[in-house]
Amino acid sequence: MSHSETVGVRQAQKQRTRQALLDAALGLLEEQSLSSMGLREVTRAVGVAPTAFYRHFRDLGELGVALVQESLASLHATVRAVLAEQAGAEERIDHTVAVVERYVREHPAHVRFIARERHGGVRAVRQAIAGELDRFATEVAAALKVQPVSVGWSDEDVRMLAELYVDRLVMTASAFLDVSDGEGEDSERWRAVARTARRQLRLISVGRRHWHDAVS
Amino acid sequence: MSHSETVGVRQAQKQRTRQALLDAALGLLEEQSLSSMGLREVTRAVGVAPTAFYRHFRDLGELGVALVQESLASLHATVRAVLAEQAGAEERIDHTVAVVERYVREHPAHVRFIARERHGGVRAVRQAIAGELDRFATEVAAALKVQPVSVGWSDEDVRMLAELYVDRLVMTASAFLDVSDGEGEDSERWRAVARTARRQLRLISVGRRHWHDAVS
DNA sequence: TGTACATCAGTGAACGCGCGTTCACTGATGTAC
DNA sequence: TGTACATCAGTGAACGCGCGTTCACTGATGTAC
Repeated sequence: MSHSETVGVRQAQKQRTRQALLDAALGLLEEQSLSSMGLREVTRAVGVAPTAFYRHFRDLGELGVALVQESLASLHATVRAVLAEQAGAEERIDHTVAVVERYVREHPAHVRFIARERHGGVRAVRQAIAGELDRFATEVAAALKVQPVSVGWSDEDVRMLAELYVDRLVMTASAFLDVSDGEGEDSERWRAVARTARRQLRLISVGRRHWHDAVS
Repeated sequence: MSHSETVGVRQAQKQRTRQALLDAALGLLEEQSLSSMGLREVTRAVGVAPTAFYRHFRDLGELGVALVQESLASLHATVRAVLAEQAGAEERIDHTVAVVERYVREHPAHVRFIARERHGGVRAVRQAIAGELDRFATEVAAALKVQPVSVGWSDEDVRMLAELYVDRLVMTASAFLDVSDGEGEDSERWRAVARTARRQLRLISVGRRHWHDAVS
């Protein structure tokens, strides 16, 4: 049975080791930055020989780039769903903040990794994150453009607005993270961050609706 | 002549060495992050023995905290001056962006350091930066509060707005930086960043003026 | 002003340690017939 | 199904290297009288 329906025991095991390296690295990166993490630290955490690392990645930068994909893929998909909704501005804002909130709760290490390495010491990783956020902004821009409020907006201004929103989402995620590792279960501060995030998005939304009154 | 008018040769020399360590570290941090930089790297760059480091700082984290003060002090002062201006919204936005622009041109390494270590791997430095930005937001909030547009605004909402502005300034500085080390003299892209920054601040300003139409 | 003693910024040798990378290897999985 | 050979993920020893930190030191600066 050498069908290609099963990937093969060997390849499956290789994937498992690769994923173990990614998971271990993500864990270690909660406490340090990519450029200070050691290759041997990662392999030690997984329980393989240091040299096994080279069967999967050329160096830690390459592993970092893989983590960028993993980190942003799921958030990307979820936010896209919210963008596609036919809903009022208020409702869309509430959903967006709720989605970000859930994402931070479920994937705190991924969020921390992105926040930390977005301006971190490894060029390849910075570029990968910038690329992803750029694609993200492009999608947001496309979604904003088809909304009735955007009639009369230049592409440049829609793009400007999209970047404003994307930056806000990243800052909001980062604010949730700060709260979550500040104290254990301070749901008071957590809800305050959500409230502030909603108001900030709302203020931007108000600015958007009255943009042409002001500019023209 | 043991007047206290002169600091003393010994103390003056100590200050000079300390500053040399800070300068060398800031230079090295253009290419890497604080947690991956070595103590010996810094002393080597200055031209002193590794052990001399301990006469000035307990460890690299303490040096990092000193760099935070140095990095934010001048920007802080300049932006404060803009905030104090009695001017129209448009004019204040233009000045603010111009000030940030100049700051990035004159102190690129300081800006990079703050952007990188804001979410970096050294807790003490993260906290120092968060503390400074918090004080910054408090000042911005105070300045916003006395403006006529803020009549009827709760303190919480003024604070929310202030944080929105401060985050914007940091993101703008970071965007200027990305352009400046992307290419050598691409003044086209540089001006595009300034344009986008002004428009984003303007949009927030519009939102602010119409906030109460929308919320109440 | 001169002398005797105290301070302390910077030195240089020494330490043990973990790092990234190389290399030839092993043995289970895969493939051809 | 069985056999003979190829592939290749993971191994383990070995390497040279730069790291952070300790310690007793030196010699210029500071201070007391």
